[in-house]
Amino acid sequence: MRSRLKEATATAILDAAEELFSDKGLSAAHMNEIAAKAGVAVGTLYNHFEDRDALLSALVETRRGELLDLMDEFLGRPSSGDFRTDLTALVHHIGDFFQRHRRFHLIMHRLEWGIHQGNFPHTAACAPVMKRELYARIDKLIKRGLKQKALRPALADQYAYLLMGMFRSIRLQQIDNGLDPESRMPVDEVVRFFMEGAGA
Amino acid sequence: MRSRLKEATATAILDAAEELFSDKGLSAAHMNEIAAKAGVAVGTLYNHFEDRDALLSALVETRRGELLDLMDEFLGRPSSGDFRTDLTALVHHIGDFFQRHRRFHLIMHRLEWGIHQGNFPHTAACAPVMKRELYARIDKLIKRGLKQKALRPALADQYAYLLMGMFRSIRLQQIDNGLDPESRMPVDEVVRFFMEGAGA
Amino acid sequence: MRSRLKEATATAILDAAEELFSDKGLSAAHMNEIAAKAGVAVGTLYNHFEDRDALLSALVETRRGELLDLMDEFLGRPSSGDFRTDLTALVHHIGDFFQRHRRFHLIMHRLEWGIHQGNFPHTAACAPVMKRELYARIDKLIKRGLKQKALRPALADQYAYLLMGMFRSIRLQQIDNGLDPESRMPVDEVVRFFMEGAGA
Amino acid sequence: MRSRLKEATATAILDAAEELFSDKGLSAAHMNEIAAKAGVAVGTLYNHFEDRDALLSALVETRRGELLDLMDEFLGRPSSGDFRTDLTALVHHIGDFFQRHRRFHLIMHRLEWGIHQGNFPHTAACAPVMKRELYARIDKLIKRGLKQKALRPALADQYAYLLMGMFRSIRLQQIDNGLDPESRMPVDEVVRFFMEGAGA
DNA sequence: CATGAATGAGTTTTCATTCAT
DNA sequence: AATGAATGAAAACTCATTCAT
Repeated sequence: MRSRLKEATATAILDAAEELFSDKGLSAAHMNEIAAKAGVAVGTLYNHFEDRDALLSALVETRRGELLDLMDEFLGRPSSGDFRTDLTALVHHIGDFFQRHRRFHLIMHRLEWGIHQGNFPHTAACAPVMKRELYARIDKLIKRGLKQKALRPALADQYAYLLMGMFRSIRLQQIDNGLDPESRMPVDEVVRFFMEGAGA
Repeated sequence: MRSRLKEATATAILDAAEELFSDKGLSAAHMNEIAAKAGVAVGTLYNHFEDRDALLSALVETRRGELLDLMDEFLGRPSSGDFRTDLTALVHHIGDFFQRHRRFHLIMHRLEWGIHQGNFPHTAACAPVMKRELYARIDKLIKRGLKQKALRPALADQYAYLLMGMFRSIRLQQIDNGLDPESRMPVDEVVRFFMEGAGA
Repeated sequence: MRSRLKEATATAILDAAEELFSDKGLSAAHMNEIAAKAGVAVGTLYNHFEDRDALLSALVETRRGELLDLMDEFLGRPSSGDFRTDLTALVHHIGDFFQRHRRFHLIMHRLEWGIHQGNFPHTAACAPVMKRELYARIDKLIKRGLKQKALRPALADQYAYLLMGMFRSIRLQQIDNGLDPESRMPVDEVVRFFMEGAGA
Repeated sequence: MRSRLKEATATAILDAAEELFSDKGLSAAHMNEIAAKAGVAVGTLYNHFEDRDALLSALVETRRGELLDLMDEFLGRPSSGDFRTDLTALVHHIGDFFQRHRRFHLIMHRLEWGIHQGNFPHTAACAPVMKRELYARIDKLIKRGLKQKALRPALADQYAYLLMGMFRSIRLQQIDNGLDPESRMPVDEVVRFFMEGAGA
């Protein structure tokens, strides 16, 4: 069927785009290279996506959907009753996702800092929405924790940011120290740090 | 004197560069705009800095020096004996610096993710060195904490990254929620989170 | 077919480049002008040639090939046995070639003096090779003449340079005195001058 | 006296200019470099010479004067009566001059080919005049030779060009083969080649 | 007069986008 | 739809020239 092939091409393009946007940086990932990596001609990119901005946008949208679905599925399930157990489960899910989609993690992170507004007006406009949706879901869990008195209210607004920031910090340290990129997030330690801090 | 004026021009250029590299992003800060903002002609930029890369490099180098000096000065002073007191003081210093040089904080953060190697080969080559120097200083304090058994050893390698990451997370949350950019870092809360976590 | 058109474009570019490099000089032939003369956009030049240097290089390489082929074809044929007859034939061939490719003659001559290394590093690196190949072929014939005792050995090393220089001198005199640019080389007189000198 | 110093500066500038115009090429000799080599500031160049074009022009004019004076002095003396003797003497004079002013020889040669009209309109306009004056003087001697039946009339118009071309060819061969740049012109051999050709 | 920092028009080069095949 | 050569606006960078000190 036609649409099968079309979809396969679109997927190949998105994969190539993810690889280059992540490895070379948002502004250094060129349409010709993406096309080459996807095994198609440049023109084909424009048959599938309005322009460079739309391509990045679609890429982010796709992964974002997967991540939000994942979290929704998790949050839809009944709570274990224990906040830390629930948090650990969520961190596991998110950690796994970012493990599988390391490149997307990087791209998302770059977008998060509102750079590249010149080159990607549409994506830049969408990014905050996506971010808010992500943090809103984490905040749902955080609110449960606050209600259960499992969390101090002091930095409540920041908890979601701090949690996501921890993923980034650890990934960064792994990259800097040349660790195997396959190395897993130390999920339980992350949760422990979040809940108990670094103090002995 | 001539050299007075020349230095003033260089400063004006660096300031303009910092503003644009931070506000528009590394790849969207154009030499013409930087020149215009600095109130000079493009050619003048090239009289002072080899090329775009060298300009960014010089900018980073300048601020880096201030930050490292600050930390060295602090680390050179005798410890209070109590790790948490020392940590609070250091966090205050760093927080103040990033408050004063918010734009540099942003630039540094972007460089940290090792992108832009295409556009800024020299800066990209220097960035890791700078980062290591920064983290090395924080690690000095962390090691003291470990020795004093004030810190758990579990994520010891990550502590410096986690601490710096917390600055970023909080800054990001402040930006996203449109808080007054002058709003201060909640230093004591940051230290408390680092030491005790979010748990009640 | 696509590649037909592409080749036609490349040829148009090379022709335009030859005209401008020759008429305006190596450093005053600008990419925009070459593109305009070739009837294409600037970008097209860069689709076909890496940069300005590569364009000049390709141009020289193309013509050089024709010239060397010509000489090889001639040298491959059996000698007439008489050196002067052979020399006359070669001079005819070379003279015809430089007549047809007067512009290339000029470009070659400029390159010969090893200037422009700043603007054309690659071409400058290639030029000596080309020159040597050209002179090597002439020297082949010269050696025959020496063996046949048809030539005095005194300036033997210089003969190839002197012969090529004569072409240049005559072309130059023709240009200076505003002679019809189509006017032919006085081949037989050139050979006579080379063999017998100007003496009565 | 003021004018002494001024003249010394002008000389230093002209020497620096000669060196760079010759070594780097007409279009790659930059005003800043010339100033640096002359040990003055750029502005000083413009106090002495209208612009870059005028500087080159003055340089050529200076050396040209020396060369023409030399030839005039020679031509003013009574002929030996024997053409070949006179020619040998002239070739000696010219060869010596080009030996002492090798750099000027190169510059003159580049100008001879009417390049760089874009960059040096005035010099380009002057060059032909100078050339004509030079060739006119050689032609004077040639005419004597013709009158004495010492020269064949066949290529008479070309003789001056051919003679000057021989200097260039030999210089070029010396450069290409890495000969000591101090190595002298083989004057007697040059004259013999001019009069008798290469034939045995 | 000498100085040298500043100027800005002029070049080379890049790369997202188009469109005829 | 897919192709890929052509396009040209937009950047980075150069360097002769000026002029305040």
